[in-house]
Amino acid sequence: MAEQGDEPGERISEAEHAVMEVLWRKSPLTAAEVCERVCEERDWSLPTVKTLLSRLVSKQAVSTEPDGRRFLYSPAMQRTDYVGSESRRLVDRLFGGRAAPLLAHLVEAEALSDEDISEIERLLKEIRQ
Amino acid sequence: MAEQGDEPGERISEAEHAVMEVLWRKSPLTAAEVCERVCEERDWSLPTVKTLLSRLVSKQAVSTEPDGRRFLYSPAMQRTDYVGSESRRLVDRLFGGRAAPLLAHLVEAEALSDEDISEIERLLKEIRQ
DNA sequence: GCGTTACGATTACATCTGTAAACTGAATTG
DNA sequence: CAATTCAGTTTACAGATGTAATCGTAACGC
Repeated sequence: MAEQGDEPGERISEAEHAVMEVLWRKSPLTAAEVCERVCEERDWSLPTVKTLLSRLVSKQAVSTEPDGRRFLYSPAMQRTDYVGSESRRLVDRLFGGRAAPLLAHLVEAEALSDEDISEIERLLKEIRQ
Repeated sequence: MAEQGDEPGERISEAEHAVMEVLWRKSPLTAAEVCERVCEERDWSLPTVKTLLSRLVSKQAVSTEPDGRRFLYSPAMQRTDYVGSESRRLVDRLFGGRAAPLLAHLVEAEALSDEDISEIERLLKEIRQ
């Protein structure tokens, strides 16, 4: 049998990520339905979405299920995992793998709203219990 | 006069970022000195470093100062700004622009050490006061 | 049944990135 | 002064990405 697909674990590009977000929000969807939900915002055409979907299938980040003559697409990876690995990459690259400096940076950059701060304190208290 | 340089504000790639880190740590440096500090780790050759440096100069992320027949390179942007914009990009892309969910995620993923947690609490207390 | 749709698959093509090698001109060395 | 060396500049080239157009084919309308 021919290996048609690429290896899993390849990086998901930013455009591909936009498609993933749509599928994480609701799935399964047809290509046309995905387009309905991003094409306008990103100024894409349907062919673009189809290309991105097939690349995602290649990367095994999206799975397909036949539905008559077309496919229904669903995420094949969890958003949590994606978010986790992306966050980790950033923290590793910019903050030596430590999350505290990231926070420190956000604080210094005043990138945290009061609401954020309260919520973070609450979170910490929770795990501190 | 011919515009030889590109516009500023273009994105810095990951390889370019590794060069920036070297220059943020110490500058000005010659191309060879930059290579001494990253080539082994990244398994690069000197030509690679030269290419990256000239791309960074193009992007106006690095500035040069002649020193005899060669150049001394220095960062033309602050690390804080770079870190800030990259962090913001991630937070925008993955957490709807809110920093708290990022923290929540790190907490849930148990990506925070006890030390991190203490430090974050201290930071929060500090800005809270 | 046959032309038209509606899909996915294949191909396209310009940029950006990673990674260098080749070229050029100035400086240094013998 | 000629040969070598050293630095920057130019060119290269494959793979990833953004963004489609085109092709082939199966279903559907008439």
